[in-house]
Amino acid sequence: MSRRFFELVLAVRRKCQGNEERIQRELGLSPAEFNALIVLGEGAEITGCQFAERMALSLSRAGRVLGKLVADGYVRARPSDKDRRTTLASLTPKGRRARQRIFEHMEACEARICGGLDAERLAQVRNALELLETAL
Amino acid sequence: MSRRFFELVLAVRRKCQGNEERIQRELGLSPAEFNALIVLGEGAEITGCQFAERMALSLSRAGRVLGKLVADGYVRARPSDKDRRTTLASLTPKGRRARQRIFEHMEACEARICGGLDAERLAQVRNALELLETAL
DNA sequence: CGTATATTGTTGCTAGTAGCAAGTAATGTG
DNA sequence: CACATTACTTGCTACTAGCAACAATATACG
Repeated sequence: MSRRFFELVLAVRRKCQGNEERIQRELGLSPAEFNALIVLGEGAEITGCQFAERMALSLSRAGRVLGKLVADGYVRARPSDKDRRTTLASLTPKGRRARQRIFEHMEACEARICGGLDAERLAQVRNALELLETAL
Repeated sequence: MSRRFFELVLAVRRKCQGNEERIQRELGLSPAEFNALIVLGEGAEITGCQFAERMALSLSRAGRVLGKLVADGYVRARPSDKDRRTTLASLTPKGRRARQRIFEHMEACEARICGGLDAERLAQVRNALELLETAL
């Protein structure tokens, strides 16, 4: 199954790569920053460590990605009051708009990927992804 | 759904990253080469273009990955007889052994990921992945 | 209280990833 | 035979990513 999952990830990349790169260029985002905007939730603040963990990145790399996003105005960062080692990051309005744009892209991708599935099969797929998500 | 898929890919990475890196180090493979061994099928020969397409990479990048694998003895490449522009690549015995090793890793990952699912749910997930694969 | 330890994050460094543009060689087309 | 196309290759640049070393804060413990 995991092999099937691997193939699936590649297939999705093949289908969506063009669309994704277009939006990245449009927003001036690198691939990592693109992903980061998704991982940074809508409004809640997140620490560097949490961000690194969610992105499955080393702390150093995560810090640099965040730094770039702050420099570009997508993210606001401030030191925590409780623990002055940590910085709390959250999306700026510009960041939220970009995130919205990304989700539109994802829906377009989904339409392209799932176009060949009838309603019943589509429901099965949705259900299965939900199952996997909870299993993790 | 696509967002769920995105989260899923990250979650799988979090679960399997360590295992994957261990095997890459063991075999002296970079991440791209690791993926390439999966994409290069068991015995069949494949052209550079086909390889690039399957890996969802540009031709130039794909060529370099293949070149490295040839240099390291995982892949054998020869010019095609029919079209002397194309090179045909296939796994060497060393490459096949490494590929086998990678699939063992993938099964370990699968066990870790799907450990929390009962037989019925697992079947649903397998079925859904198959559906998605055919839809692509 | 004070020292050892752990956590959070930053910076320099190096290796790996990846597309673009320009070039080459072989093939197909009119 | 000229021209376009295809299948690469190479040089270049930017991005990705972990490691090691460092700094600052927080926590545990004698």
